[in-house]
Amino acid sequence: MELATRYQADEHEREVYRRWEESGGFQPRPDPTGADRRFTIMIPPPNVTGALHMGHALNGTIQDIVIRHRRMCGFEALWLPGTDHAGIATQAVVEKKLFEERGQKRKEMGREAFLKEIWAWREEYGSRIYGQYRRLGASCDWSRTAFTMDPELKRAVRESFVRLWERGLVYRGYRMINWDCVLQTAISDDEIEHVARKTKLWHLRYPIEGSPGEFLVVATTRPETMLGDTAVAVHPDDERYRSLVGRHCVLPILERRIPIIADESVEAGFGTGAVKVTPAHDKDDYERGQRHELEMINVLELDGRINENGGPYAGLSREQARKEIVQRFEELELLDRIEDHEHNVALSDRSKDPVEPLLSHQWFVKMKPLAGPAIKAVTDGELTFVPSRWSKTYLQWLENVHDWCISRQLWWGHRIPVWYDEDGVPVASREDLELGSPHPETGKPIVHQDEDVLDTWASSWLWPFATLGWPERTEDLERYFPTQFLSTGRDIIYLWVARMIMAGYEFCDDASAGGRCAFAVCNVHATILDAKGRRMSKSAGNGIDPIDMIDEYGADAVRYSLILLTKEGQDTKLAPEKLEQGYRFGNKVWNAARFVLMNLGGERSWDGGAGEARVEDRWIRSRLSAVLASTSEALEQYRLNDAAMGLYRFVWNDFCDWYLELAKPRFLNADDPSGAEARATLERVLRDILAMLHPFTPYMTEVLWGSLHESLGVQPPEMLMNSAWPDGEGLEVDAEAEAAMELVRVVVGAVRQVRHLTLLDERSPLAAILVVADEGKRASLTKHGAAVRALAHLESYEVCESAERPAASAVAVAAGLQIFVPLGEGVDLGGLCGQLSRRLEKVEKGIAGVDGKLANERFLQNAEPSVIEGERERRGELEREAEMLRGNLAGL
RNA sequence: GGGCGAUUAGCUCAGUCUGGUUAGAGCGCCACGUUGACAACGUGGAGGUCACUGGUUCGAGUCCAGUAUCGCCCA
Repeated sequence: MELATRYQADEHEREVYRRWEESGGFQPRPDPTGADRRFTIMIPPPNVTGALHMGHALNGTIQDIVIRHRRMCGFEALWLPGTDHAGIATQAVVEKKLFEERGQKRKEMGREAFLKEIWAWREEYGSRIYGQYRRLGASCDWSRTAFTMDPELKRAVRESFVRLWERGLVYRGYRMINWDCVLQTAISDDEIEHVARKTKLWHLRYPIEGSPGEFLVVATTRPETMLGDTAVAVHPDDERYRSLVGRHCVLPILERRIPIIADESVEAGFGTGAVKVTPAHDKDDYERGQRHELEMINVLELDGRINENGGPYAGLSREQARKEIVQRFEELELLDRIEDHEHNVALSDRSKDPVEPLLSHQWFVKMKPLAGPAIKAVTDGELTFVPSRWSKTYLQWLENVHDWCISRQLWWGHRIPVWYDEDGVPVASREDLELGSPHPETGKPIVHQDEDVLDTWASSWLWPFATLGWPERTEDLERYFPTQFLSTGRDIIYLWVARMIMAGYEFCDDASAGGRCAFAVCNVHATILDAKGRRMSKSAGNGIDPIDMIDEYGADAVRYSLILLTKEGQDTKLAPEKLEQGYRFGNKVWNAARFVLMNLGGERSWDGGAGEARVEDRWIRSRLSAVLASTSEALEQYRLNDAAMGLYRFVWNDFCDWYLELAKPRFLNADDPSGAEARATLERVLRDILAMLHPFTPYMTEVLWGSLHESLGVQPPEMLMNSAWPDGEGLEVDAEAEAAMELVRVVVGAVRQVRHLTLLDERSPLAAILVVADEGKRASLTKHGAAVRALAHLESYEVCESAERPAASAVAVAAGLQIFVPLGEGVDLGGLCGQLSRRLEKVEKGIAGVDGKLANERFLQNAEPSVIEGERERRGELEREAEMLRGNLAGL
């Protein structure tokens, strides 16, 4: 097959993906070594409403690299894909769509009709993201695809809830929760974000009862909540207000009589030191209210408008009520002053609307008992984070965790499996309870099921085992749980990672012999920012669509670029043109392979009859041996960037820049006996390069794997995806060959430099005389003269122990040797002199540095002997080089 | 208020765990070059007081303390 001069990703990707899938390689296969090693990754299920963004692309690439590598290493490898129903987000999207398209509102439609619409929508869009993962090259086992609302997972969610109920870990409580007025549901503490806002601090005068003309001034950031005030609090030690404690204020506008109380929790230094107390709308005030038995007056409707308790302001929005109340205070001359103030406002993650603390009946999970094992998992080393610093974040949250509000006032999600009798006594049940049937505990008739659904995370925390069939003790659960690797972004360490670990310990006590820690390693990947360092977001419009990038550069290029850009967990700024690096590299690999394929000769006549290896053959095998070892180690330790960088350098700087160039002349003459060994080496190195690169750039390497075998005239036994990771057989580190090649590279570089500095072109025939004092180096350079001649384009080449510089010749100094290049008269040596001077300057600086050390008594006393010896040697080398430079500068 | 991360070439980043060559890469820049793998390429070159201050050490980009700036998280 003729290969194009450039790699055209779009000509290959779909076909290759189809063949992978047909090969069955995405499904786990038994470990061929018989060791029965397994490796499982559960995909962080993307939102079913979602489309692939750069974070998915990076994380998908990471997971695919890891799973492909382990698969090639022989592990029974499973990467299980799926999506999350994402309660709030999905419901919001569909609600919006229905309203825009048909003007229909959810509550008018009714629960059943609305859910039908969501399911229809999910059927239409729910698998879009799978197609996008396929474009990326993800080798997921699509036969096991899961969705958090599948019947199996539904069952798991119900089982988990009932178990928590039975263990007394879930309860219904009337407590202060975070209310999202836009989405009209409770949300958990972990779903709010604090944003610093510049706002005002309003100082309001509350008239003191029985003292006309006297006021207590309270400072507040939320004047509208005064409608629900039931006290004013001061610190008990605050001298300013001591005499007022026990008396009353008259709440303006509403004329409500409220007590002045003393409470330790008041910060005397904030505002005036007197605070209004609104127990129904503030967490701290709620607690103060409890302590002082204050009345709780709720002044908000669920949509955020003022309710009938707000008297004249009933029906107004929070913002409007604030405006009018402040205005009213001003009219009453009760507005003391307004200060600028910056403070954190709690916003809902989803709606970005300010969250209202609200007293409400909700379901909660007791988290403290669940946190214990999850903490222990990390302190005992059963779970490790990569990078390790994230374990601190994880532990801090777990150590301070509070109960988890899991009920949501939504329709899309897992309905809470709780039924109530006519007295409102709840019971959780694995099976649906018929209305009218007797309550299992009270015997009274069941009258309704809880209307609410569970927080989405109350299903996703079961993901690592529910997707494998839990609570059934299935074969999959036995085989693939616990999992080995979880990769995710830092934003869901609390929401998801910690909860999955908790769930594993809580629910898998009888599920698997392999342990209960849901995954052994949690990899926290980089955040991809835009070119200016801002988070990519839909609303800001600064995102880069990975599918567009795949269309433009190919999936392999996108994958490789992302890994080159993201050193473990370190955020990166991305611009589209940065994806060129991966593209260029792919093109380089492609063309190197083209060269190899062109020269393999169509049959393996050279195999077995290989002649003696040349130094470059031994060298590239030695380098291959090293890069194979370091790549394997890096992949085992999830240092993907190190692995990718190492392969990049090996392929480009060793294989292409030097080995291929040295191989070329060996193919010029068909009778050249060294050609066979070159072919054997090229094939071996290319084969291993393709295999090592395969996890990173799976498409192109698969195509080239096919072409390689085609040009060898054989069928590949397996697709590359299903082939073995290189075993390094027959490869060893060859220090002698590496040293010899290093000399060759230095000399070639020196001659090239002479050409450029004397403005000669690269091909004009030159002669070179190498003056090498060291006997070993002299022997080496004599022996490998052919390599130097070829790459430096030398016509003649002479190595000697000492020689005078011939007249009209250029000179280069490197690695303790001098290279004379006779140039003939009239060549401008100015550039060369400049270079030699600059170099001399550097070398002299180096000598001064070494001399400083060697003259230092304390250095000689304290430093390692080997270090001192090293410095002495270096001193000698630098001095010799300096002498050569000085001598030649004088001569020029 | 607490925690974490970053600060190295014009730009984007490695290198810091484990202190010791003349501090590296990609992009960009300058010069030369289309040689049968690749011009999305090759070859050569220019370009850095490693944020700042102090300390430890014979020796600090690297370790310690502090400061500044930027970013993220928690309360």
